[in-house]
Amino acid sequence: MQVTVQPERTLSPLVKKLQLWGPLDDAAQEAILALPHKVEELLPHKYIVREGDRPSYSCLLLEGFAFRHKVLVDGSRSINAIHMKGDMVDLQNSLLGTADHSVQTLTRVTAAFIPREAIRQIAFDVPAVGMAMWYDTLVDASIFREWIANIARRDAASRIAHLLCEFGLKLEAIELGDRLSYEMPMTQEQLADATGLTAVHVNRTLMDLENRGLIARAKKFVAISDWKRMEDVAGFTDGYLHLRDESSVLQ
Amino acid sequence: MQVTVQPERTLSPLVKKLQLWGPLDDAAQEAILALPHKVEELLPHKYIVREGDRPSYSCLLLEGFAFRHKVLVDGSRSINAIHMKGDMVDLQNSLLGTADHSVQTLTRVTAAFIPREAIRQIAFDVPAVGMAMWYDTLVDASIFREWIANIARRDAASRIAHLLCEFGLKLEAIELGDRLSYEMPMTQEQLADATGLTAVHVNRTLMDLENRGLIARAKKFVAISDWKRMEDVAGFTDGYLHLRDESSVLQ
DNA sequence: CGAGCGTTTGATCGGTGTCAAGGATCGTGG
DNA sequence: CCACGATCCTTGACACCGATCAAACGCTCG
Repeated sequence: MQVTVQPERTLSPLVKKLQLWGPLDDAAQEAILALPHKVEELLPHKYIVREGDRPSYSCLLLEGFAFRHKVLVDGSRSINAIHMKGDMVDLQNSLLGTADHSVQTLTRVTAAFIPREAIRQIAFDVPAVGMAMWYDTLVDASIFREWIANIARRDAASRIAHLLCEFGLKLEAIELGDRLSYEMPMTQEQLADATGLTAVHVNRTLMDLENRGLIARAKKFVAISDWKRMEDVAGFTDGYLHLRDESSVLQ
Repeated sequence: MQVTVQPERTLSPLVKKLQLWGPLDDAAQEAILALPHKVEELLPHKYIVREGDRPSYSCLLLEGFAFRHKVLVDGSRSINAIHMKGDMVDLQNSLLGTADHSVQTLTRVTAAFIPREAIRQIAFDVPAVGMAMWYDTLVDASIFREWIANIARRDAASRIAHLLCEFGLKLEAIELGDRLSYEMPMTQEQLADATGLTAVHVNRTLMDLENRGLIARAKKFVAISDWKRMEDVAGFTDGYLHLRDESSVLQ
């Protein structure tokens, strides 16, 4: 893969994402936009990183959706994160060295590949950027913790409702949609692997949520009829996403 | 709380822990040891941080064990990590600002409290330390991902066997024990909250593992009879702990 | 020695998994 | 634009793992 420096605004989704956690001054923004990178289009279901790889590039999503997952020895799959525009989809793998999980596209994706050495450099040359990226990985970890609680302690209806609330809020945060109505890019089997259920039970649970008047569905589109009731069913509170956290180190 | 600078080797467990991820030169080590901090003794079951707090100190474990957990709206509890000597137990909470989960002692604990501003400063003044701390939080995230898979896709016996393998390996990594035989500081109820089970079922499962000749138990002590068989039952592979990862950014 | 916590055991229930098959939708190529 | 195959969704019957409820037991530490 060839790396080219593109002085345009290609990487602006990253600037926007990192600014969710706190303002960045012009110098910091310019430094991000100036990162060397190479843009690629990827088809659905394509692997970005495979478990065991030693990626030397980090992948930034510019368009489309992707997910992280592990495959266990018995062949079952566990999805542990869904990613969207502006997410550094394998910062974790590329800095850690050997990938402990795979990353795969969900839809058609446009992605920028940035050399990991460039990430490391900008992190320390421009501390504000380094802190924002560190913060970003800490928020990812916070979401992992919430998923552990979701899968460990909630029943099927709550788990799925929770995932739908989270997805809507994340879309809204990056100004890509409305928490109350959006296109959900996952199949029921993928939802199952993200919630520790089976595809059959996800199907029944979605129909149940629909029958109870909590959601409406049409093709891949989901509409949440009553956000408050949905939050109640999900046991959802948005603190773990750390959107608008007034007391972070970044403020 | 009063902060005092102690030029001794009190913080050496942190140096040792961070060196799991790669060597640190003398200057970096000295900088860590010189961090301002205050040492405290804590009784078992005492809260170090509560969800919703805005901690301005990070807590480093010098002795004893602690765990992180969330309490859901229905009152159920989800434990998402166990911590031991050398772990920065609430780096995540203190940098994020508002704690999204609680941290509690498991046993009697000796801990050093370090101001978060000092953490932030050392991270950028001494990039090697900053990178090691970032790396450390990435390994935590990797462990969270494995726990998601553990709870989502393994049965009760595998989940518990997996937790026992992980605990033993972590003890061994910090030279505090032997993976094959150690004192497990958790009650069966805590094990249940860490594996998404109930205390009753943990009890039955432990007895089952014992009857199958996989483990032996006496009081709080656990002995793993056959590591290889235990790994098989657990579906355990140690890659996600990133001990001896030859291709990280730190090497 | 007693209280409290943690462990063990039994009986029963229920949520979710499994297996199997049919139906809908989508993407692709003719 | 239609045909066709593949993927995804839906439905039913049944099985089973782990939850629940209840009670007794045994440490351990004041």
